[in-house]
Amino acid sequence: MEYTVKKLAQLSGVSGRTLRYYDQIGLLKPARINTSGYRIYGEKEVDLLQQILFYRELGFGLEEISRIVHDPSFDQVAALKNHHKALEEKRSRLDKLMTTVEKTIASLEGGAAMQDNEKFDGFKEKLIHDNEQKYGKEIRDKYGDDTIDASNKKLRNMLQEDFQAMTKLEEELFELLDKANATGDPAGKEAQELAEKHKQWLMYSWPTYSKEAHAGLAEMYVADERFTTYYDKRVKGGAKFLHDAILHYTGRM
Amino acid sequence: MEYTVKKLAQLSGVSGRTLRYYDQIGLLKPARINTSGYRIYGEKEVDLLQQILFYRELGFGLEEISRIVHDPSFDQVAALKNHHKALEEKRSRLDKLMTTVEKTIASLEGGAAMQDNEKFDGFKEKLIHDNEQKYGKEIRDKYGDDTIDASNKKLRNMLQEDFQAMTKLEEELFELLDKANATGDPAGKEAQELAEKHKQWLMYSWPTYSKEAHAGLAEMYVADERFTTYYDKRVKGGAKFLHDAILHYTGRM
DNA sequence: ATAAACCTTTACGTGGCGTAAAGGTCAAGT
DNA sequence: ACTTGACCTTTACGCCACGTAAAGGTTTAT
Repeated sequence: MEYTVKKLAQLSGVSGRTLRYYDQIGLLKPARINTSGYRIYGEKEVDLLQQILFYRELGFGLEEISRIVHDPSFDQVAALKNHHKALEEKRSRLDKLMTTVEKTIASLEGGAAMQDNEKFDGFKEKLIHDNEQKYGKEIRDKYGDDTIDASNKKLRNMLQEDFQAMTKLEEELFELLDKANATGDPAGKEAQELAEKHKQWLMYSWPTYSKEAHAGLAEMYVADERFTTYYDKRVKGGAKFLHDAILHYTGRM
Repeated sequence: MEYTVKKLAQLSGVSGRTLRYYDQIGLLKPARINTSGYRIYGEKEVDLLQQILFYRELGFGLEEISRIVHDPSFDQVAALKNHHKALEEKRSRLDKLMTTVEKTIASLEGGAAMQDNEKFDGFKEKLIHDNEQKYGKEIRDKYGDDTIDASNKKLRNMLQEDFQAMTKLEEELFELLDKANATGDPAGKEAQELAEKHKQWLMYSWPTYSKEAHAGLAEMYVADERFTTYYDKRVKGGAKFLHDAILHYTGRM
């Protein structure tokens, strides 16, 4: 199947201008130009555009996307990990901002004045982040040795489906953790619901559930920082709270 | 306390250029200009800048921010509480984005082992392998080899189940397509149910759903014969009907 | 034959600044 | 008193990822 600009635009949801611009900057060239000078795109270009839009969704710049999709020696995984790190920083910056907002509300309501330099704590994080972006580029240039099989586009979509289905249960667990953690009571109703859900989740991968093993895993959650960060990343203090909730649930506390 | 451009810039973390630009567009005028033409800012401007940066963080345009902060009939505390809510939403959006990136990394890292017909199996192996790599040693030490092997087996089955669940959803889609197609009305109740189900099915594999992309895919169903045959093989005229139903559902028709 | 709906290139506009360039001001050290 | 260097000023062009318009050519349907 072949597509003109408008056809591909409708197919993909982007504008015609965008496609011409992508051609102009060499990000997505049409398969050929017909006798009237029209851009004609083929299957390969449809796939490539999909890939481009995927990375665009993730907030990559077009230049970096071009490197990712055109350079076979580009380390896509490293790029994504880098991006993930940037997202994490953005998130912790948001957390600090929220704290500042809370403080400001408190000071407005309570009349206590905030120090001038305190007012901008959240915004300063962004500055640090931006600097790291600059230097990070140099570091990123050093990656890019592994050869990635370029024919994995469709596969990636398929795998995403599975991963999503698999993490759904875990998603629910995190939602419960957030809710229960907000109560602050590891013996409360929500916390016990959380522990119960955690047990269900566990039983998917553990053939034989036992309270001992469950409590043991809870201990590992606070003892091993890989687990701690895993939960704390999503819910602040989540690992400790989950630990406490499980200990109550299993009758150890 | 009074501040020159550089002082306020350092205090707030924005650049001097930004402050001059904000002056230029009338968003943040200095308290006064001294005899040498220097911009001098006071306390009030510090507060105003802080407010401006809050809204900027939330993604508001400077013009809209100007309207918000210069309107005297504005409840600051209420606005800040709104800020906080918006920040929470932004954070959860970031979380979703991070999850998508994580999923992509996971599927890419398994890339080498995944080939055509074995793609899915290869992914399962990779997951099990990762699980072992990450936590295998500790768990083995604590719970013994038998437990681990059984757990791996369970995980294998789980992925198999999920794959089946996905296939089941597609099966339901075909049943709905048959029923809706029989009515002949792509705007009818059944057709809209069909489009909704199709969206659900789609969202398994698309990290970000949009009406545009959905409508675009519908166009592809009738434009690309691989898709047309795929649906027509099961329900005669199914591709065209599904296309029409989706266009109605997404408001394109 | 004509109109509508495409297609093309060229070119300027947008936001939110970054980054010179060219020059004026101020405080400190010599 | 003079120089240095860190500040300040305005003017102006550059950047991304396109949107929008102008001026014209091509295709398709009636």
